[in-house]
Amino acid sequence: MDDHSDQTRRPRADAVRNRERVLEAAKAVFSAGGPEASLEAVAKRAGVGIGTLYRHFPTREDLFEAVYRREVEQLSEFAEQLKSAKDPVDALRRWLRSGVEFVATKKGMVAALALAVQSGSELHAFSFDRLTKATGSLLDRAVAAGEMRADISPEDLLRAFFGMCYIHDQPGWQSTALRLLDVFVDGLRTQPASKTKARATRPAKSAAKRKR
Amino acid sequence: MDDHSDQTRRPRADAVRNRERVLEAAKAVFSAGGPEASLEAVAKRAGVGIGTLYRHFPTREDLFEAVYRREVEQLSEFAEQLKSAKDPVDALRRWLRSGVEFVATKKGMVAALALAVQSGSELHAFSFDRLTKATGSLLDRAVAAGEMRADISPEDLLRAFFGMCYIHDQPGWQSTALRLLDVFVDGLRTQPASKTKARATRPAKSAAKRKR
DNA sequence: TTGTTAAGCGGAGGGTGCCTCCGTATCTTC
DNA sequence: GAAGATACGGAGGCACCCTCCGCTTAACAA
Repeated sequence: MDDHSDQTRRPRADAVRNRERVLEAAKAVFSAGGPEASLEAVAKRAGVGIGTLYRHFPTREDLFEAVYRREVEQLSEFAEQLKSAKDPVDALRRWLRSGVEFVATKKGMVAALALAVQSGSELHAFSFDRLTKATGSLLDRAVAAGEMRADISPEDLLRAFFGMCYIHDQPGWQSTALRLLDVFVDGLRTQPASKTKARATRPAKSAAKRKR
Repeated sequence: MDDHSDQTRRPRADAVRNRERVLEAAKAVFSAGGPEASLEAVAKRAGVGIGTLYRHFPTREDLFEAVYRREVEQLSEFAEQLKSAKDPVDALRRWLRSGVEFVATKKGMVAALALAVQSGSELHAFSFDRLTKATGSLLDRAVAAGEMRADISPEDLLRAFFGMCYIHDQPGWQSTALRLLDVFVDGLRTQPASKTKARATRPAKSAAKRKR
């Protein structure tokens, strides 16, 4: 019934399922334990044998890359969803905020990504491209609506985003990053402020106390 | 003869020597093989037992940190030497260039540093502080001589430096970084250019073509 | 010098994780 | 239902991690 024109068999159902399970487990394990986490732990968590894991992902990097790709993809899809939101500025803001959360929950993975970015060029190119497009589509919408200045490229925005997430140590980094992003988004607006919607977090009044 | 007032013994000569050897070996091994390199390989190269290595540096991080500290220190000392050079602008330029070389030869270590910087705060603070001071002293001299603008902080300069070295993939990155640095130093000058000395690499004539 | 002793040395060995290999189990197709 | 392709699991060999302890050696005292 389900034709598969070329003479390749349909992939086995259990293989597909196991691959999925491994990815899911790897995401959890890497997030918690960083890139050094034991692959045997991944297999165990996925409920498959270590051999199965290795068949699907011959090297640690393969597995890692697959997990990473999917994460980036999901983040991009979220941007897609946000495009149907009413307020384009708010949509962009929420997209950036979700990015912070992404970085926050993937603590371990982020360190690994730093490595991946250094070495693997193709993967880096792919993800950067993908995220740039996602950011760009939201940014463009806000610009088209006349709500944001037009002289900032998606790349700039992304770089700014990464820069603001580059604190990664202090306990409060997350709220700091969110605040900085809010400020930044405010700075991108053409209209002074507070026209569309009040922000969730008030600008910290202790901001003047910054270390230097 | 050699008094050591408090009741601690003088450290044993062989301990000192071995510690030194391990550091030397670790520098080589880490540089070549990255942060994952086998500690047993380090011990072997140092010509000591694995136990000796672990006594001196109980964890991989301890060893790594020691190596890193020393490298930073050496780089700083080089800055110190450069302070006695005649041309302050040229001195700064050479310091930055040596930084590129540092990054280039320590390929493996650099990736490791990225990790170290993420996690260890004290080490990061130390090295950043140290490098900032070194950069600052050279920068100040050039500013005092009236050869450079005064509104750039050492931190800014360092950040710019790291940014330019952040390419790390393309085969030609090193020469690119050097060129960018030259341009940057030119930009820092108060006098148009070519007054003190011709640069080794000519400023790329396509510089006007910048993306934005 | 020589003796005493704290400090240092090396590497065996137990533990963990990596990855390969192959007999067995299961799915797809006919 | 049978045949054949495909996937599964985990034992096993290997490398590395790190600890532990008996032996060695340098520092100090006499």
